[in-house]
Amino acid sequence: MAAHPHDRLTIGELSARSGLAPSALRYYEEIGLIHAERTASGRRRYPRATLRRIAFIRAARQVGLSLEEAGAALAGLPADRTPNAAEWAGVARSWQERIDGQIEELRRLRDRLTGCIGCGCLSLTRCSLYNPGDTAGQRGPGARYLRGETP
Amino acid sequence: MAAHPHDRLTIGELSARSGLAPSALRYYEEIGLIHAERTASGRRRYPRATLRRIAFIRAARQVGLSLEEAGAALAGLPADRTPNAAEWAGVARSWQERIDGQIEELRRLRDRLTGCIGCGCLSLTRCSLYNPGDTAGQRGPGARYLRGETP
DNA sequence: GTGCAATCTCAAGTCCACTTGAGGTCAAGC
DNA sequence: GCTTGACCTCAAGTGGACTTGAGATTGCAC
Repeated sequence: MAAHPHDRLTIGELSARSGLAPSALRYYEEIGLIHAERTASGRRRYPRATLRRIAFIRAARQVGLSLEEAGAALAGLPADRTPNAAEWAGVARSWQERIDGQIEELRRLRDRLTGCIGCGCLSLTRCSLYNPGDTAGQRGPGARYLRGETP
Repeated sequence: MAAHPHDRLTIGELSARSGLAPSALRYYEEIGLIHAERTASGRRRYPRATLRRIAFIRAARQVGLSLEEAGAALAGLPADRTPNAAEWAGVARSWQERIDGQIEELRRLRDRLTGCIGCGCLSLTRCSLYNPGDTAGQRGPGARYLRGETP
């Protein structure tokens, strides 16, 4: 916290506050997930809103999105300023659907497992872990519009 | 379904029934996740129990485990026969904890997001998406013994 | 004004989970 | 007996998400 205005972060500060390595931040910039202004000498200065963006990306990764998908999901938010309530609400709502979907999927998985305990999983034909429909379910997790297809 | 006994699967059959490519199955074998007997001419023959193992591995990946972690979780099950009820119950129970943990984490994430909608996320200091404790939480998701530390 | 830590770029390396390709063998159907 | 397709091995390639390293500034602290 030295001599630059408090609304711009150095890469070191951003790294410390976001938990991502500077190299990761540069990488994110390279692939267009975040942006930085530059000082006269070429050093990165990040607007504070970048913190939010990164938090968002981390959350996205946690629910299983790739960086690219996270980027698409972020597309609804302005890169350099705090989003207004409407902007944020729109993005957050599709998030909730995504998350609810994930939770639902996990719940089903757990239930299948519970069923297996009940049956002792000794019957190959009955055990729902083998259910081929399962495999098919892999290919279309829903919550598509978080991935780019705006609702 | 040709001229071999119905309790052994060729790699093609296993691939078709598990949804994994033959190359993936060979890879899994290479890293010790599954095992195959060999015919006189060197072709793989999989015991039926392998289907269960693979279903398990797929499920593990779905809840965010690496293949290595999945292997550790599988260590409690016999590789070549149907597990008995006790073996299965033990493994499945730790699974449920893992899954419940995941669900819990997602639920927290969703709640944070909901909070953000409420606050409009206009306050940088209040928004819990920024919460650094968050970042810390990344480093120790609990459910450790699924990953090798037997309970 | 000297030193050191932070930063820069750019190329290359790493890890995971596989896939692809080349070149060869084997078994079943006609 | 010949073809065709399934299978084999082994080496190399791929894609995502970064990290590492070399070599060159730059800015602040003393």
